[in-house]
Amino acid sequence: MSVAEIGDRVGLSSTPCWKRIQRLEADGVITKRVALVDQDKIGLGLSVFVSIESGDHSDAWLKTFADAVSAMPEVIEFYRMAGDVDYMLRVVVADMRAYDQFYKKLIGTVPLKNVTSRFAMEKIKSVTALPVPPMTVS
Amino acid sequence: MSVAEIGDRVGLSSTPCWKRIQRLEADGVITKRVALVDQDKIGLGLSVFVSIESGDHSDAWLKTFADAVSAMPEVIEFYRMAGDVDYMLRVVVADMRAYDQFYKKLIGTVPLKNVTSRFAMEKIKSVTALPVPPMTVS
DNA sequence: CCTGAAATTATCTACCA
DNA sequence: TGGTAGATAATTTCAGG
Repeated sequence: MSVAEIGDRVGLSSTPCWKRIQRLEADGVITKRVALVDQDKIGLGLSVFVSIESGDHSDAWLKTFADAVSAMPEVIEFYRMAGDVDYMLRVVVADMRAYDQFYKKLIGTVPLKNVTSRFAMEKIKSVTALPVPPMTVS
Repeated sequence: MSVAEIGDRVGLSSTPCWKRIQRLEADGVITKRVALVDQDKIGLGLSVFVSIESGDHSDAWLKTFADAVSAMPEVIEFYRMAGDVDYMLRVVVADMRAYDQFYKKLIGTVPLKNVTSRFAMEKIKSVTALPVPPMTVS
């Protein structure tokens, strides 16, 4: 959508609309512009949720672990969790064989107490749009 | 990045490069172009992974459940899983209060056998880039 | 399928209310 | 903050190998 078109929708001409977008980018609200791709159509049809219990909770261990896992391109998301699970990953790979390779790489990197892999059979919904509340006109 | 710049990187002038991108869009490989936004900066700092066991496994139940959950904007991802967990959600909300409202909405929609919420304390990595293997020159 | 150039459309800058 | 208008740079179409 062009800036002019966005401007129309919010009732603004293109210059002030463009300036607002520039500010959102300068402030880091907008982090990047990307093209979204169909996972299946590029042969990366397997999504896996991985729950990890660490055992070791030292700062040094965490740094090693965080750096190693972050560097793995198959890891799309990586969170430190509250509760019974310490870390949670969302991993995207081509198939089970590729996942097994990833899994061996993962458990070979640092010692882990427990790793549970849960496999997605069907993607029912997947969006990037965040639930922004509708603007209230003042 | 401009089409001309992409063309430079792959050793192509802008016209064929543009045509290839058009074809990727026509074929549905590229599904959309979006701007990515910093969750925390727009006040949606809480990510929750929700594991669901359904109990009921009929087609009718699934359709009702899938439609209802898909319609909830807080649900960013929604998968049908293999194994002990039947469904897995990734939910984004402002805070615990907002999550509680979402949770009540979720369990009030259809009967569910078990719902487990796991809360993210720290986002260590979150990308949209898929692990595309590097091109091999033929 | 590619190059190169022309036509169109968008972004971005300068300046004013 | 918002607006108009013009400069710049992108995308998209076209002619031709």
